[in-house]
Amino acid sequence: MNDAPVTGVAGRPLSSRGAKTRRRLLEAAETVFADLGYHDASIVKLTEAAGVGQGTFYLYFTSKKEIFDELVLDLNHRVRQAMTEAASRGATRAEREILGFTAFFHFTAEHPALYRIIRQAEFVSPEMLHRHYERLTDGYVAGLRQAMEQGEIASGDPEVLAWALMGIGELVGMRWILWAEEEDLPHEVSEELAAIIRRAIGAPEDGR
Amino acid sequence: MNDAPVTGVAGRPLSSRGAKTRRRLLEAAETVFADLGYHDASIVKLTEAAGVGQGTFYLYFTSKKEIFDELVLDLNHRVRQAMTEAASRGATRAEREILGFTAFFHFTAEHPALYRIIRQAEFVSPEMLHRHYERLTDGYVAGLRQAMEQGEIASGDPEVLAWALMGIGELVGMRWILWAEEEDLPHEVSEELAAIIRRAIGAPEDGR
Amino acid sequence: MNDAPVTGVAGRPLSSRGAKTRRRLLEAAETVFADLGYHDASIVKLTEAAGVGQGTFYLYFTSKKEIFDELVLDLNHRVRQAMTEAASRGATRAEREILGFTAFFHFTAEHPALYRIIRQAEFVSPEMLHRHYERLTDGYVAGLRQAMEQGEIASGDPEVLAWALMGIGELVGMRWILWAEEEDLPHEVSEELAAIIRRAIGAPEDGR
Amino acid sequence: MNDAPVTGVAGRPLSSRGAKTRRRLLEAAETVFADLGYHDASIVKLTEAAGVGQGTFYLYFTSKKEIFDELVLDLNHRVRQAMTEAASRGATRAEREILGFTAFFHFTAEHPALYRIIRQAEFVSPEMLHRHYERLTDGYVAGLRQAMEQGEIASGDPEVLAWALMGIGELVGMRWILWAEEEDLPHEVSEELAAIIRRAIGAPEDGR
DNA sequence: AATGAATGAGAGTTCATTCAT
DNA sequence: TATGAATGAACTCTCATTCAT
Repeated sequence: MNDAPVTGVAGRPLSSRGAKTRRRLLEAAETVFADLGYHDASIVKLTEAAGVGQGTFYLYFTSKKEIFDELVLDLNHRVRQAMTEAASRGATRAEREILGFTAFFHFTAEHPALYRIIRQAEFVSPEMLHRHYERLTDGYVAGLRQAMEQGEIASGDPEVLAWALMGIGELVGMRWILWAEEEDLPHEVSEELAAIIRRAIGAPEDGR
Repeated sequence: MNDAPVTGVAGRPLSSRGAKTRRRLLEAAETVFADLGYHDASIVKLTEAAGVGQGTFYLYFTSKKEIFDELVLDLNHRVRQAMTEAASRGATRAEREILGFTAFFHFTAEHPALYRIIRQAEFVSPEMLHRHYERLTDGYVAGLRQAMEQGEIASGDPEVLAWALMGIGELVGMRWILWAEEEDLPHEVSEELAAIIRRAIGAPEDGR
Repeated sequence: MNDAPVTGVAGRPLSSRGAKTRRRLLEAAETVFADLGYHDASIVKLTEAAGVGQGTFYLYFTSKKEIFDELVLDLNHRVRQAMTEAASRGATRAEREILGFTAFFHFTAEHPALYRIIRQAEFVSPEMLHRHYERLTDGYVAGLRQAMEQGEIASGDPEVLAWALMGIGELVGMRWILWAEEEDLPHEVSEELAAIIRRAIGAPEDGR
Repeated sequence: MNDAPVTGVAGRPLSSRGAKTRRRLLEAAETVFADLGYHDASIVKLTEAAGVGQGTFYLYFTSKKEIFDELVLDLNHRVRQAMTEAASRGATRAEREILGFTAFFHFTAEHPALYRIIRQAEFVSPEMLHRHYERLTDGYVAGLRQAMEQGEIASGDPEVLAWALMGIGELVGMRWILWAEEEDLPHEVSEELAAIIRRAIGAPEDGR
């Protein structure tokens, strides 16, 4: 799930049994936080969903907020991985952006928790929200800057462009995936969106 | 604040003193919800901020959620008004979009509550969240469709474009206004953004 | 309703308009207390039922408990009056008891509030509960003692007998009038009951 | 206390420690409800009397009303048991009735809560009130019917007789036990009452 | 005489967290 | 490692009562 070395509270190293329990809690948290929201997701519900006792929770996390933070980190890690992987299959830089974008939608369709958790983070854990968005833009920025330098896309401040792209992804995904409860973006929307993005970044029309 | 006829609970009409108290509660709610978030904003804190007794709250709102909904409605009303007003000063349709956009940033800079409240609505009041975004896009869609028909911007599905624009506004605003606590978008960002949007909608470069 | 001189708070004498308002409050109280119970009957509900403003209540009663007490007194007065009146039409003493008893059922059928209010008085106003039962038994005791002295009924302690009779009236009335929501005791029950009472007091079978 | 299998909320089975806590709460409830009345008996007072924390209450009962209902059931169970047991020692049926009756007074003298709780149930929990009285009469009715069939007491509708007897027990007990705070019915009252009841049911004078 | 806006104490209930087992 | 009983602070909401109009 996450390749950082996981530990129990107070940095206590984990037995394999312990690691499994921790992972079950984190998986349960993804579902429960996404379905109920942070505040309505009580520790009891969390532990029930994970099939462990209440007290067990505090063997792996020091607080409710901690597991939330962990979850944000985890989802962030996974979505970026999915995006980089997809992007790596693109020939041109502009194409890579589109592929990364598409991967983002695929991911959020499979993990609606990403949206729902991020949108709560504003008040639950602002510092994690910042980290999440920053890490996400950092990935974009690097790619965009190179593309600009190579003249593949319109030149400008890559950071502003990165945030603009992220915004598009967030709201279009929310509208057509989360609300419509679709498995993925409808084909026409996807096409339309690709055109918009290509224009926004200033890539040639056929640069797919 | 809102031109709908306001009433107390059970549709009871309001005396002028009552109307004033109600307005004070609503104003306090804007600040308190924005600063603390829905869940940490207790009724006690709300009423303290408004300078009234706890019980007074329930003379005007039936529940904590009700005042939240009211606030969403109210902010939605005001931001749309600000946008339409600004847009009406534009000569071409493309220019109007840009002006509306700029007004959006001005408004959110003055009312950070808009962002902060909307981003909580996902779990607090999903139905109000939908209404908010739909009303906002409806405004965009109408303008964009006309601009498309007149050939002023690239043709396509105006709804997708509208959501894309809203997403850009939301995330760029969050990054440069909310986080930076600036009074408005920095000039360079604003310039950069205008360029991106002009490209995204397919307006001529000088079509300002 | 009650022939004691009625006053507002602090013994202030009442104008005819005031007396009318007071009476409307007392009438509303009978219904509201009986339907909702003392604790769920708020002053707002009381005044709404009476068609007056909230504040008006405190012009006539110093507290919620006071109007309750007043109501107990009033009902007690009326039920005793109904019983004495009916009893006065009996030829023998034993017959009078039966007639008084019957009147009691008639009254409670028309004023279910009597039961419902009395049964709450235990905790709301124990002192009024005592007064109510004592006044009621006093009436019985006097009649029973005379009947005993004249050898019309079995001799014994009239007080015990009086309480026994009241108990019968209370529970039989509760069962067949209040719960069944009948207008009066069903005929068979009434017959059966008369037989039981005649035996209990030791009156001759045909001593109707 | 009650031989039904007791559980925590949601039917969760109870550990022995849990069962003990639950019992302590029920015992505290008997005292507190009887002394203060349902409405003045707050959860805080209840749990303080039981020597547990507030939150603990909700581990065993879902609401204040639930523990009240449980208590009514429990007291009903115990009073009926005490009555049947006592009655079983009687030789004739009429004698059994008298013995059951006496047991009833003994019980209420030791558990004044029975009266005080029952008399509140009218508004707190009407359904439990009905159950209580019905179960109590059912016991009487069976015994009375048999006695009638065997010609030991006057024949008639056993149900009406049962309610009449219950009424006598309730009010006489209230008057001489609850109000006088005696340990039991004074001897003279007891004698007098036995005579009244024997007459009421139509048993031979010497049928003791 | 009549009003109803305002109040705050106190109600029932929830839940993150602790700890003895 | 795992458990779940226990806790109490904090929550939302109600209502008898006051008082300026």
